[in-house]
Amino acid sequence: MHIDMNAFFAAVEQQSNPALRGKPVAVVGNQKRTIILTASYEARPCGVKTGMTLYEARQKCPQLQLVPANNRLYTYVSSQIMRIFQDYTPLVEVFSVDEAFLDISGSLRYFGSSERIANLIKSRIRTRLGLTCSIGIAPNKLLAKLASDMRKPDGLTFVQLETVADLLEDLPIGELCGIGRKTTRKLNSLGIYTCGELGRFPVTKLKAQFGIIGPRLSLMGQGIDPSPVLSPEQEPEVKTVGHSMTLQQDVSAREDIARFLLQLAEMVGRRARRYAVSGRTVTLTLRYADFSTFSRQQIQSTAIFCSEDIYRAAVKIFDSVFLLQPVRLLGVRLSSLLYRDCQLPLFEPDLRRERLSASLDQINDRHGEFTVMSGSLLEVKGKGSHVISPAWRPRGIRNVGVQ
DNA sequence: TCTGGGGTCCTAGGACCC
DNA sequence: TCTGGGGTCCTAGGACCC
Repeated sequence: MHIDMNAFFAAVEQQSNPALRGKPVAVVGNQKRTIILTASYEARPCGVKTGMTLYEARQKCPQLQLVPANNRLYTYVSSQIMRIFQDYTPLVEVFSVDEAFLDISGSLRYFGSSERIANLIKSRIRTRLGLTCSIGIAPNKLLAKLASDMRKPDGLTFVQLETVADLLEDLPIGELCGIGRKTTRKLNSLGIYTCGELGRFPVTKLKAQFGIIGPRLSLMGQGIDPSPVLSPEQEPEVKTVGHSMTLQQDVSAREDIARFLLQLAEMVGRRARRYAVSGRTVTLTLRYADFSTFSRQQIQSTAIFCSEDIYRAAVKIFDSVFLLQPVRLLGVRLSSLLYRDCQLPLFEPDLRRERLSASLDQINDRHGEFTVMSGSLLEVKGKGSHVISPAWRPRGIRNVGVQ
C-alpha cells in the first residue's frame, strides 16, 4: 500500500486557517527567493504547480493566496499520520514527509481486507486531522506508487496482478517513479515511449545504454519490483548531513560568504551531534548568479563534528576557489560518516569543546535555533533554517537516542 | 518580481598500490 | 624500437526522488 497526502502543506494550512478553505492557496518558502512548494486543489486548475516561481504563479492565478511554509506544523502533522499507519502494520516505510509505503500482507487476516484497512486509515486521517489522502494497493511498491497517483484527491486504487500487463502496455514511461526527464528523453531516442515497449526491449541493449540501471529499467517496464518495504529500523543509516541556502541577494565579498559558511557549519554540526555522527569529508557547494553550480570536497585527517572544525574545513576549501561571479547559493555537507557509540573524546581540549557544543545545543534545542550563537553570526542577515526536521520519522534516525 | 532544500545512487577519470 | 592488470580510494558531476 502506498499512501500519499493530497496537497499536503496547502491542505494543512487550509485546515489550520478556515479563511483559506475553498480558496486557491500556495505554500511558499520563507525567503524572498523562493518557489511554489505546494498548490491547493483550488489553485491547480489555473496551472499553479510545484516548482514555479512566484511571478509565474501570480500570472496564472492573480487571486492566489501565498502562505509561508510552517515546517514545524507539517512535521507535527506528519508524525501524527505516520502514527496512525503504525496501527495497521509495523512495516511502515516513511518515504517523505507526506508519503509512506505499508506492507499489509501480514495484517490482512486481522483486518479482513486491504480495502477495509485503506478505508479505516482514510477515515481516521479525515476525522482526526481534516486531511485527505490517495491510496494505491498493489503487489509491489512500484505499482502501489503508480496506483496512488491515479486518483486524486481522496482516491483509492487497486492494481491486481492479472491486470498489470494491460495497465502498463500504453503507460508513458515517465509515469514510473525512478524515470525522470532525462531518462525519458534517452529512452524516447531508442524508440521507447511506453512501459510495454520498455518491458519488451532487449535487456542487453538497455544495459549497454544505461549501465547498472538497465536491467532495473527492464523490470520496471514489466511492473516488477522486488524491493521490500523497510521499516525505519531496517533502513540503511544516513550517509550525509548537509545544509544549503540561497542567499537573499548575490554576494561577492569573501568575508560575507565566510559568515554564511559559519552559519551553515553550525547547522550541519548541530545535526551531526544530534545524530551522534562524525564525518571525514566536507563538501562545499557554490552556485553562481547565472545558476551554474559546482562543488569541491576535502577529506579531513580525522572525522569531525564540531561546528568550528566544519567551518574551518569549509573556509579552507572556499579559499582555494577563485570566484568568477557573485554567489547565489552556498552549501556545506558532511559525509563519510562514522556512527559514534563512544561519546568520550580522546583529548582534554576536545572534551571542553564538546561540552561547550553540547550546552549550546541544549539551549538551542529548547529555545529555538540560533538563540545562542557565535558572535560573528550576529552579522548574518536572514538567519535561521527552514528545514523539515527528520522528526516525522517514527523513531527518528537509527542509532540515535533522540525522541 | 527568475528559478528551494533535503537526500541517494551512479559514473568516469585519475592517483596509487601490489 | 615499447610501455600489464587488478583493485581501492578520491573527486566532481549528474540523474532522480520528495
